Amino acid sequence: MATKRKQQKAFTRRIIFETAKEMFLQRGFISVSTAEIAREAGVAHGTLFVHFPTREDLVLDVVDSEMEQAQRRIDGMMEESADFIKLAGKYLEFVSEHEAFYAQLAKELPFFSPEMRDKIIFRQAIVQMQFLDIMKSDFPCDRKNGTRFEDVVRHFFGMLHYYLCMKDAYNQEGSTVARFKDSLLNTIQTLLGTCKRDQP
Amino acid sequence: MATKRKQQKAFTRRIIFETAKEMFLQRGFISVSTAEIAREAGVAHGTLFVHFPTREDLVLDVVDSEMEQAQRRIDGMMEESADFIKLAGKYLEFVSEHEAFYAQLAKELPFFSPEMRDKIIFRQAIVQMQFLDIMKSDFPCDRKNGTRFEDVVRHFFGMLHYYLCMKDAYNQEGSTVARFKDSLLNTIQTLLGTCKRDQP
DNA sequence: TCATTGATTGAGTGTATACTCATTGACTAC
DNA sequence: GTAGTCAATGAGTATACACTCAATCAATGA
Repeated sequence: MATKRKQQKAFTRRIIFETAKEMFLQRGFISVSTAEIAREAGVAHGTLFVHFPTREDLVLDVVDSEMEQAQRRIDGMMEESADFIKLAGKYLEFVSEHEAFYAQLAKELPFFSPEMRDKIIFRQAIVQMQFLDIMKSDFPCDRKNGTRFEDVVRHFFGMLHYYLCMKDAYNQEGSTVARFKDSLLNTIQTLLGTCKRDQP
Repeated sequence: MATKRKQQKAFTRRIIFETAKEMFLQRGFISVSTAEIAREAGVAHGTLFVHFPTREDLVLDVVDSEMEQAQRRIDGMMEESADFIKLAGKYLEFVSEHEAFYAQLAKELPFFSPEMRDKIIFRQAIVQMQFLDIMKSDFPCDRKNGTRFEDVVRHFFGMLHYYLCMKDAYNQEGSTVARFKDSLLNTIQTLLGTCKRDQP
């Protein structure tokens, strides 16, 4: 039963959550204080701790919800296209749409608690393995000389990480990832290009 | 004249500086407190502020001295070899020798004060331009299709940045940069390889 | 109707941090 | 020899932060 009390509680929790998320994406997970979040959300400082026992719990909730959403989208992309370059392009588009989140994550990952860091890195590793599999089936040969598939995948995610971290340095309007998307896809394609496909 | 007092003062300053440097490289520039540095150096907390008016000054001194040393070494490398791949190899060796410093710098750069960040990014930009020039003169043609020189340079420094940031994740003994050195050089060479040289 | 429940409050607690400054005493200069 | 200088000291200050808890009062249910 949805009593007025329970509704109100859920509502307050949601307001705190959404306010925190907004502020985290804007200013990072580290530099925003619980007092600021409470003030911005229009609730007492103590109220925040009724809904989220520790600051860490709040951060974890925001990060988790965003990453689950991402995973669902990525799984969808995987099913749609077996063409690796198309998949990579779609993935970059997705990241650029959520760039504020991923940029903060890339920058601040080393400062998260070990549990959270492991959780995020594990999720990322799964995506990388999925990409590797699709790449291998899309270009079903490994060359003797030249770049290995593993290096190409690492290059893709490594450069994505780099662009996200450098977002502030290239302090421009709009998405940095979108700006470098074509360049990155070209490079990937060039690296893969030296490997001839077995099937037409 | 080197009075006993001045000698003692210089000595104390040096001890604080070296202790701080050691601790910064081990644990990062952010998480080490002035009180810890003073304790470790065997001086009173207040003494630190006699020699370095603010914490920021101390950090800046350590970073600056390390980067000047780096610049001198890099200038040396430039004169020695006009072969781009050899130069890149030497540069990676240098970074891997000072990996603790560069890893902390890569991780914590976004959290430095704007002035410091600009200073470091500016220095890095100069090195990148030097690399670009050497690359262009070593491979003196720009291809119509495929990767541009700018992308290759960005790839080199981008991946280096990535490996430094991920050092903790690959939590192994020894240098992470050294571990990925050959893979990175191979990729670079592959990217450059699609461009035929004009001169033999 | 009214005792009970529980969401909300905000002043208060504890802790960590960078930085200050009156005091000390060994060194210097005359 | 001695007055003055100054590096060194460490208890003290100011601030920021996450987190607590007794008090409040509207909603609930008998």
